[in-house]
Amino acid sequence: MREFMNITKALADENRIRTLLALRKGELCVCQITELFGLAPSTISKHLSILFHSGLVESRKDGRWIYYKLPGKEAPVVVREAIDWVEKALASSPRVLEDNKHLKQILKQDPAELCQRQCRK
Amino acid sequence: MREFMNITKALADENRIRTLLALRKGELCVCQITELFGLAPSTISKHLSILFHSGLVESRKDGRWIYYKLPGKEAPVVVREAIDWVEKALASSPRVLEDNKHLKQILKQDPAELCQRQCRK
DNA sequence: TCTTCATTTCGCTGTATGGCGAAATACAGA
DNA sequence: TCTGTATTTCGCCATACAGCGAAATGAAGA
Repeated sequence: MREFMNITKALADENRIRTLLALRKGELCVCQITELFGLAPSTISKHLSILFHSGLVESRKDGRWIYYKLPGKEAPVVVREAIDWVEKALASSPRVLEDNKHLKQILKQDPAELCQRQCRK
Repeated sequence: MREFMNITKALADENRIRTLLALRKGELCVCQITELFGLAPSTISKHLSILFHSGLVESRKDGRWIYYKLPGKEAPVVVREAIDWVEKALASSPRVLEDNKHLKQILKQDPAELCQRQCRK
């Protein structure tokens, strides 16, 4: 029950839902998500922490960068179904399509440059 | 998106999740749910209002009583899938099994008497 | 080692939300 | 119409949480 409520609470924020949907295209580092939503890095980090502790995302460290991604097939059924549910409900939502477009632009850029721009802000 | 977030926010409270699961057995009036959880009637009413506005429950008025129930097959897919997801995840959770037992005892009682006891508190 | 920099943690603020009791509402029966 | 009662609405309080900036952490490269 506790774990399930962690999942529902993690899903109860629009930016976290948008994050899950953005990760469908593949793993992203924190600065790319920060750029996508225009929020402070610390805010994004906290959201990712909540998603992580609920099991809705996994992370991978690569040098100074930390990449987040959707969990693989080894994830609990309840998690897989939650993600499928979100995806099915919102894949064609205007907001999400907009995010997809924006994300494509972001992925064209060099992540290193992107991060440096974040820091300068 | 807005509507979907209404659903996820409605699911992000343990008592509302327990309410959905209690309603699997059939419709319940407010005083029965109040008895089940031991919360104030006004609190239960607010929870039911949130569930109702997200589409996760329907209501039916019968005289002085208002019965709430899970939506039928005409409900949006996203709602049906949400309820199925919750059910599948928690059907065998200790807390829910306990609620089922408690609910059985409550259903044996006359609703009218039950409500009167609520009011006396 | 020292610096740089991506990310996280911490402390704070404003807003949202769950809980209650009291008052308002709506309906049934006298 | 008047009373009793099931439910909702309102006002309040305490807690939870999203957001930020500043400081801390940890890894890469000089």
